[in-house]
Amino acid sequence: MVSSTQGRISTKDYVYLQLKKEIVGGELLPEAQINELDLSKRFDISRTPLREALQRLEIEELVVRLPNGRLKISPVSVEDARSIFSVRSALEGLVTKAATQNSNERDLEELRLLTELLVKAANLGNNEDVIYYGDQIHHRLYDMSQHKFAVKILNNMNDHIMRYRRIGPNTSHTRSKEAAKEHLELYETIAAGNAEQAEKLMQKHINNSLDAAIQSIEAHLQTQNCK
Amino acid sequence: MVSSTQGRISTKDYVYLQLKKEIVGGELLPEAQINELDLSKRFDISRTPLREALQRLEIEELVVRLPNGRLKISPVSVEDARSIFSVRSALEGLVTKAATQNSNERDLEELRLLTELLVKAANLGNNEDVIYYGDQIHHRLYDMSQHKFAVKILNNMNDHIMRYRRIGPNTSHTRSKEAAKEHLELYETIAAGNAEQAEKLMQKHINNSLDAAIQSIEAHLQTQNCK
DNA sequence: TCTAGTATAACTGTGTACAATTATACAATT
DNA sequence: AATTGTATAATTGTACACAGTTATACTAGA
Repeated sequence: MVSSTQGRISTKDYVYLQLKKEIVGGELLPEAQINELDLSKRFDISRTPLREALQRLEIEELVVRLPNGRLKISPVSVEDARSIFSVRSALEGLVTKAATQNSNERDLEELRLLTELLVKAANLGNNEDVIYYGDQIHHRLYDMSQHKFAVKILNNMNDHIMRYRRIGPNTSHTRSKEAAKEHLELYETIAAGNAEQAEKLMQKHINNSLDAAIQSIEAHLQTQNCK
Repeated sequence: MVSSTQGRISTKDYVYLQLKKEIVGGELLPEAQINELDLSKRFDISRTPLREALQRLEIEELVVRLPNGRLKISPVSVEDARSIFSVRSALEGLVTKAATQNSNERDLEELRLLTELLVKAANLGNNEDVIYYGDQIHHRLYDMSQHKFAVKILNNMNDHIMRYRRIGPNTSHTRSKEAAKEHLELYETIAAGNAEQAEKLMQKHINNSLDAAIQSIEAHLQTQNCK
């Protein structure tokens, strides 16, 4: 392993991103024990940068420290999900309001296109694409809002929420159709420049997706108990 | 330096808390360069736990990493303040709404007492006490809300906001009187169980304190430019 | 005096070693 | 069989060393 400060990504950051991907992707399951030595061997690095990567995951609550100093992948719970969705709802509302106020024609055209693609995907029953274009739209709104701190928090909340999607069984009964309808109405409200209304619609849109997360979490906890 | 996992606080955490106190307290000023070796000598520890403390401060944006890998105390800006206050406003609203919904008689009695003390302090012109009891009230609402994630974020936002207070000149023209009036109205609304209204009042309350922060920041930036 | 180039120093990123703590396995006792 | 005590192993927390990179100071040339 060589070091470098410019250009190349640091070992610590690479390992952080990789581990986050595995946690969010559901490969590393909740409650799984973490062993620093094993992990450092796996990545072929020393414990020093590994520990820094783990600490970041701990601060972001994807990993928790036990009283004895050991780490494990954070457990999931319905209470946490409610708390996370509440934060996300509030901040997505904030961001959407600001994005609406800041929007220019170019932004609106991009949103229009993405919304159109999302609606088409929903009509075709292509749930993967609905999620993809949904994320694209949210990220466009993040950029437009220029709310640096809110966006940073939202990205973290979204990691947790993505994990909820992945740990549960692949229930295909997503709510693509409703989501598409909500996004269409949202776009029209943003394009009309109605910031307050856009904020409310976004909050509702987020709250409507909480149930799916709860179901996924409960299904996961169920399978864990049966083991 | 001895290590211990239980009971005693870890070196890393101690240094993290100490540095945070100095940054938030305005002793370590924005833009100040950080030297790992010097700091490790000052605390009489090795660079390893120091770096972990610094990394946490970096994630919390109290410290920023330059392209060359060096660290400095985060600069302050009006734009950041606006972004932080937006987040705080949204989440304090969320938390206040939940606290109102969850409140029991004991909670309300505590809030009533704290509000009374705050109002008295404001009438006496004791600005320090107004800030103290204000923080107490906010933290009671945090506890009542049971919104783990929102509270964690709020604590971080409050660190930044506290710093804005400290870096500027000690302008005594605080808005204690208005703040007291707002808190009184807020308490009555919470006690009446009107969660939606309490949310709105809290959001306004936070937004009303933004101006003072901006003035403090601009005063600080002014003094820095003159040097 | 200014610029370019170079040697040196300072600093960060990472690997390794060791100390302190916690967990585990096993024997002895009831 | 259950429990307690003890030796051992595993694991984390911290210090330290070194490599690679960036900054600095100094010299030479125009």
